[in-house]
Amino acid sequence: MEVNRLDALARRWSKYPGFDYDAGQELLRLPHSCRPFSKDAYLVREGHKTVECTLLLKGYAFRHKVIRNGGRQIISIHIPTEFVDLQNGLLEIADHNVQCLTPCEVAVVPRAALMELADRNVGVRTAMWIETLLDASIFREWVVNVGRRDSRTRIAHLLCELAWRLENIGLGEAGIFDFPLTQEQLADATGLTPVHTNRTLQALRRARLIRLDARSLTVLDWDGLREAGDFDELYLHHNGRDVTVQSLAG
Amino acid sequence: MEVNRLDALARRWSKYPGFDYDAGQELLRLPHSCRPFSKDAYLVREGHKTVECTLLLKGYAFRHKVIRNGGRQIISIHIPTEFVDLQNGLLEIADHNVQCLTPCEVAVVPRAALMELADRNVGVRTAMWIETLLDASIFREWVVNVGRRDSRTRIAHLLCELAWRLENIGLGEAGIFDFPLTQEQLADATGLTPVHTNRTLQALRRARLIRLDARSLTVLDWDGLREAGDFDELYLHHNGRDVTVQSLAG
DNA sequence: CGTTAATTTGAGACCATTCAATTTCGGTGG
DNA sequence: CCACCGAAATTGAATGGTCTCAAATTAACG
Repeated sequence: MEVNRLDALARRWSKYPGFDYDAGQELLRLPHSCRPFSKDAYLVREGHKTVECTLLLKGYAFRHKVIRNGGRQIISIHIPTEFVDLQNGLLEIADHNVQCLTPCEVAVVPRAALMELADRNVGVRTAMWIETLLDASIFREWVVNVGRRDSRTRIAHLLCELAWRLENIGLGEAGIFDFPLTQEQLADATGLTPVHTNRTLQALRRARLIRLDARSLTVLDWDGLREAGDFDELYLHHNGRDVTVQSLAG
Repeated sequence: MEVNRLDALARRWSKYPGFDYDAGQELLRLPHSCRPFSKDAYLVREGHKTVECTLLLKGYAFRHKVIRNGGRQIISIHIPTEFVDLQNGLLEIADHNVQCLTPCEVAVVPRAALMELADRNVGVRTAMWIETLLDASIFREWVVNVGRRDSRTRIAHLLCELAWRLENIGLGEAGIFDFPLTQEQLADATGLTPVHTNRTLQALRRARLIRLDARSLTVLDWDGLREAGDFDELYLHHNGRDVTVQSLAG
């Protein structure tokens, strides 16, 4: 029997308030097609209209904009079971790009079907709303990160966030994580140059906070890295098990 | 007869898809109390639980976080008829502060009542959803702004955004806008120091792009300022009259 | 095993910061 | 209305974190 690939999302959302068995079943009934994308492939293109919503099933993706002088700023990193473009549900024109960081598998859901379900089912709707708010919260923290922290803190913070989120969805054990970002991409995510990123990473390695090689990140000293990165996971709104949100009864 | 202060919001939202007469009437029926807040007063405090949603009726507010070393990063500026904490509708603990930039008047709406209405009325719900997405879009642009642009471009961009948004809600005529940010606050919004912000502003003045004095900003050369700020309003998802969003029909 | 991408190293330049002092502005009380 | 005060804006000079440019080394991949 074939597995419904939306199952992973249904399981993750099952902890959200109001997301009951029925919501899960409805979600699984969504029309969708699973597709592979190669590394560097675009999932969303700035300026384009979008008619589909893309759920990341396998692999990493990143969100970015390119500015006039050719510089690129990465705005967020996305990991499996995350929608990379929930905002396309309503906004007409994409205001940024989303690109695969690794080879990916995604489930593509027609926008209209997803919106219709959200309209009909409060559990699904609430889950989508929460996801949007969490995305926004991460954007806010990134503004702070690139705006006010020095290079060492900035990079340590980004590593903390990624490690924490990967841990949270069960990817990564014993402090070891897939880390497919090149140093150039890490630089674009932190607003630094590749050269300085390289030197800063070396400092973090010398301090025995991390190991980072061959697309794999090992957090050697979690407390030390938290400290170095000025990391407080409040903004992720998770207590380690569940999302910490208002109950619907309110 | 007393005016319902939610009217301004109803009028602004009336252009959103699905926000019909009924939605407007429902919105006006929301329980709420109007209150003045003095300059610098906190509307939201990081770490606090929130049970109310705050709509800005008069005055400006700003969103910010304080980092370990005492530095502050301003994450967004808010102007009248904007909810400053729509995210508190669902997230339990505030992950940042919101503070009045000027003396303000706000309408405070109980969280539960707002959520209940959103649940019941698709027009209101869609409007809230759109507002959340627009907020997120602005956060993304700010990541880019502080992450990858030099000081001149950064400041020019922020001025463009504010002028554009003020123009859009009918505040500001002939390129003249209330601009209550001190140079220190402007520095915290752009990730620069006050001293460098001062020098950069002087450069923009010398280039005859703006006049900025006595809490008032005059845009002398709109095209020049756009150019200097690498400003493209796509991310604001407005065509000048309406929000550019997907129609609900799909 | 060759070829390209990614990482690393070095040195010099520059943008923005820091620190400190001065001037201007806005508000308040005499 | 003017004197006074604190906050905000401005200026100067020196420092420093990060960038730029360029080259060398290592890793990834067909």
